[in-house]
Formats: sequence, structure tokens, C-alpha cells
Amino acid sequence: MNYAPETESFFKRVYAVVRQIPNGRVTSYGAIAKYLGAARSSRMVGWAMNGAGKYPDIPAHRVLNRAGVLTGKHHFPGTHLMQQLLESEGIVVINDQVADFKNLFWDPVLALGMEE
DNA sequence: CAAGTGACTCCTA
DNA sequence: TTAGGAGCCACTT
Repeated sequence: MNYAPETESFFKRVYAVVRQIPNGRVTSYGAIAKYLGAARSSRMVGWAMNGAGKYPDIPAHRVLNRAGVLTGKHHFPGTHLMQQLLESEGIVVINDQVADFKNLFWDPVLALGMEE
């Protein structure tokens, strides 16, 4: 990996947040980006998740887009592995979209409280 | 070195 | 209301 130290740090921050997502809850790329102070760099959060596959402790399946759609499910090994993982946590997924996403949404800014 | 791509989001018509 | 375009940062080619 040729990731610059700063980028790697950004990745770690993303992982730290994703790792703290409670079981059965989900969040969005934008929420994480906002918590990290990079609300306009939500794409980078997704890119960070791309490298999260190397970390077994990173529940990337709990990270969805702002609409609660499983946009990144194609990046998982299995075709519907992401949906299965969410369902195993009690989350209902319909048509690649999380049901009652608004209620299951976990905002790191509120949960962790902008400590940075 | 320059252009293209993407696990996104927001603004405007 | 839905649909479309621009902005964003880092990586790849």
C-alpha cells in the first residue's frame, strides 16, 4: 500500500468510528465524514471502507449511503453477503434498502459527541 | 504530468 | 415532487 501517513490516519479514524457502531444499527458515509470534519469528502469514507476489508473488526456492512441503500454490496465477497450480515443483526433489508433506516440510523456525532 | 474513476452528498430546475 | 448536474478528495491508469 502506498497510502500516505495522513491518509492512513484518516482511514484509522473511519475504522474507529465504524467499529463503534452498535450491533443492529447503521450509519451513513456522510455522517462519518462529518464526524471526522470532512463532510464534503464522503467519497473518501467509502474509499476508506475499500481498505477496511483487510480489517475483520470493521463492520462495513453497517455503513450505507444517506438513503440507507446498500450501495457497496457489490464490493463484498458474496453477492448478498452485506444484506445477510445486516439481517443477522436484526435489520430488515428490502430491495437493497434498509427498512426503517431512519430509526436504525446511528449518528457518530450524536453518539460520540463531537469530541474532536 | 494529465485525465478518469468512485462503497457520496448537496444544490438547483 | 422527481430528475439532473456540480463539487469533493484520493487513487489509478
